[in-house]
Amino acid sequence: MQPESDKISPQRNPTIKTVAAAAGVSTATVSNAFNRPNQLSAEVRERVLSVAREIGYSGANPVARNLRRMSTNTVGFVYGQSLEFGLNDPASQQFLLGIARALESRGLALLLLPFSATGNSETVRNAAVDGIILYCPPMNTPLVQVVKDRRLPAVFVDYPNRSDCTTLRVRDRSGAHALAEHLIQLGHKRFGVISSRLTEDFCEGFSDWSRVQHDFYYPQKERLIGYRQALEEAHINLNRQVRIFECSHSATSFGKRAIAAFLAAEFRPTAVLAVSDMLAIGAIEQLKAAGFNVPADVAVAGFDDVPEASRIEPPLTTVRQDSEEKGRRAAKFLLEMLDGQVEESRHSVLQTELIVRKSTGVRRT
Amino acid sequence: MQPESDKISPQRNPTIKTVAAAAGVSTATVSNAFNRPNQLSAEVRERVLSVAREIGYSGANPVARNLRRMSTNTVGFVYGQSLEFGLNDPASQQFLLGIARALESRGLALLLLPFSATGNSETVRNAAVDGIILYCPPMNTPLVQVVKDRRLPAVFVDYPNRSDCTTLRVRDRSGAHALAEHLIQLGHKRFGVISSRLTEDFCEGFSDWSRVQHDFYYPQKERLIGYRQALEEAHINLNRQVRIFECSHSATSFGKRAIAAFLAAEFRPTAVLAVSDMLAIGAIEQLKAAGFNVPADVAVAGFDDVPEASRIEPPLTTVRQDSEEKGRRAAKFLLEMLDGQVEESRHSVLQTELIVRKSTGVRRT
DNA sequence: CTGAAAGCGCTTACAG
DNA sequence: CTGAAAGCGCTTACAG
Repeated sequence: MQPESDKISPQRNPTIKTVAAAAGVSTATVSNAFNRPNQLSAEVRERVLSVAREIGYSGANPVARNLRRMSTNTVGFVYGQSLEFGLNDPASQQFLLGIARALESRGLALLLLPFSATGNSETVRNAAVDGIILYCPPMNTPLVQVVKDRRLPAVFVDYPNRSDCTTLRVRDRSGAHALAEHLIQLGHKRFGVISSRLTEDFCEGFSDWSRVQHDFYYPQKERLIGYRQALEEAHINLNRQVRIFECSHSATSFGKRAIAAFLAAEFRPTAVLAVSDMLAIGAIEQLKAAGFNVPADVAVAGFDDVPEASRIEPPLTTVRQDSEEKGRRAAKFLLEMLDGQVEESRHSVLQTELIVRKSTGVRRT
Repeated sequence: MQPESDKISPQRNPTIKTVAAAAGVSTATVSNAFNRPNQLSAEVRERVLSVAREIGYSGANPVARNLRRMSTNTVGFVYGQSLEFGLNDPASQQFLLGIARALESRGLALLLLPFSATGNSETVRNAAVDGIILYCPPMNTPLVQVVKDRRLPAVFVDYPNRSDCTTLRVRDRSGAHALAEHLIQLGHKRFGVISSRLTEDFCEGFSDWSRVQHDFYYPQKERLIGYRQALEEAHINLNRQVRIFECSHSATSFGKRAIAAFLAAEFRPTAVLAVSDMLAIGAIEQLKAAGFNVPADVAVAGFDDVPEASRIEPPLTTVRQDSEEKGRRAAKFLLEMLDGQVEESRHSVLQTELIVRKSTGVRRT
């Protein structure tokens, strides 16, 4: 038995048109029933809504609505490297949290845009968003241009000031300088520096100051420059008293490998300056595993002050940045651009603060 | 001086139409120049592309393209509570990471959909996505129905089997049972249970087993049932030998407060069963701060085996679940639905494993 | 209060 | 190889 042809039954892909036809009204009326209740009689509205329910239509197709309204209520987030590492990094997590907090109150959605190391930026080019937050992009990637070409409101985070775009960065250099100075004042003379990637290639191993020039991740370069300046000012010989180990990512497992490499090369620093807390935490773990006492044998310092930094044993000396506030401010900047309140580019710089904990110990005699 | 009218200059909001007009071709040809290079001569293509560049058109409007193609290349992720807590929770982070990994290889974007505690699900209803992953939804929220009403491929994670939707869950109950049994075998007779929210209200304080019935978060309920069953089997008196403290969220700060409350109430458990690692870690921190030795004075156990669990001092006894694998599998299920490979609902259950570390110590005498 | 119509920006089957 | 035209599903100013 066929169902009667005038009976309303669920449909596979109901649209506003189907509902209008079934309810015997125009599509405008259906739209109004859902979006502008005061534009039609309660009676008609009830009927439309009930027909919609029967058919299985629960509201406008979001894509069509977005096209018509010329807005998506969505902000894009692009992380300067693989999402896989971004989502695993506590500082990035805090940053994302700051954004989420700011967007949540406005009911905006956050689109996480993967940026594969293969340089394919199609996903960014084709993302349906009203604005973009670009977090810690490598300075030489096409990604930056792709974002600019979108001509959307955008905020570049952890990126140097550029007159043509709104940027947000952190006093990385002076924070790093203060941290290195702290270790120098404790009497250290032999330093191991642990950094993340310095160029687009992923080569793990001992590196040198010339590679730091490469200008890859802006904050990292600034931190390394801060370390170097303090060391130079203290007349530490950069070649003989300092060695740099370059990791391919910032995560504890890489910090461990850096320490293993120092020990295997029979270079035993009295102090380790890592470019991030995660690398520093890995360093502490590996040093402890190798039987060293931190800080008595080797002092270790990091950067960021992620939650884990105060939890590890010994608690980590580091440079604090407020990543969550950074996220909130990035979102605030973007929202103000989306609201049309602000037209011109802005540049903001957040403070850093030296946090001395036990991992750097007391003055060496 | 006005620019000559036939001169091509950058425009504010260039569209395919503007480019077509400026290049003297049809919009179809412009579209083909960008999307199907082999559909037109190299010559014309070059011209179109160069005109587009001059005008400042960098490719199709994503929303319009999505409408026409009837797909968004985007997967929605809905967290069962405020994104703020979701992004801060290590187990959720691992889960998200698993999803991101799976999506990244396909170039799909991930839309984080805030779900405010106020129950407003407009953002979910209006999200431009091809499918939805719903993570740990409260069992009684309208949210679940909103997702179903979207009639999109969807995966419900940490949700009980339902014939009408694809679900993914974990052996929470048996894992919890094994954990409680472990503590019982160590000779414990007085238990403090720390749980997260048991109902939609946020009331922090001592709770009881009747509230566990409330069926709020499925995995938490399962874990508590597992604990209770093991305790009952060991003839522990649930009222006299066990107290439950209910927190409003799962995070270390709340675990601390739970311990403070136990101590203030002069209830001193010999063993603490937390419903998550984060609560357990907070408990350990607070116990240490109050001068107790873990595990000698009080044993503490958690659930999840997040990275921090093995890093804290003493390392935490817990039940391991593979949150990242859970994310990968959720994404895999969804992708298979999006590809049209699978039509029917599926149900998958992941294993758990008891991980005994130092925080539960040795047998009590 | 309701409907006819325009149009958001694009892609694609089809005709030439 | 190129273009005219239809149409994706919706919202909104406007006319009645």
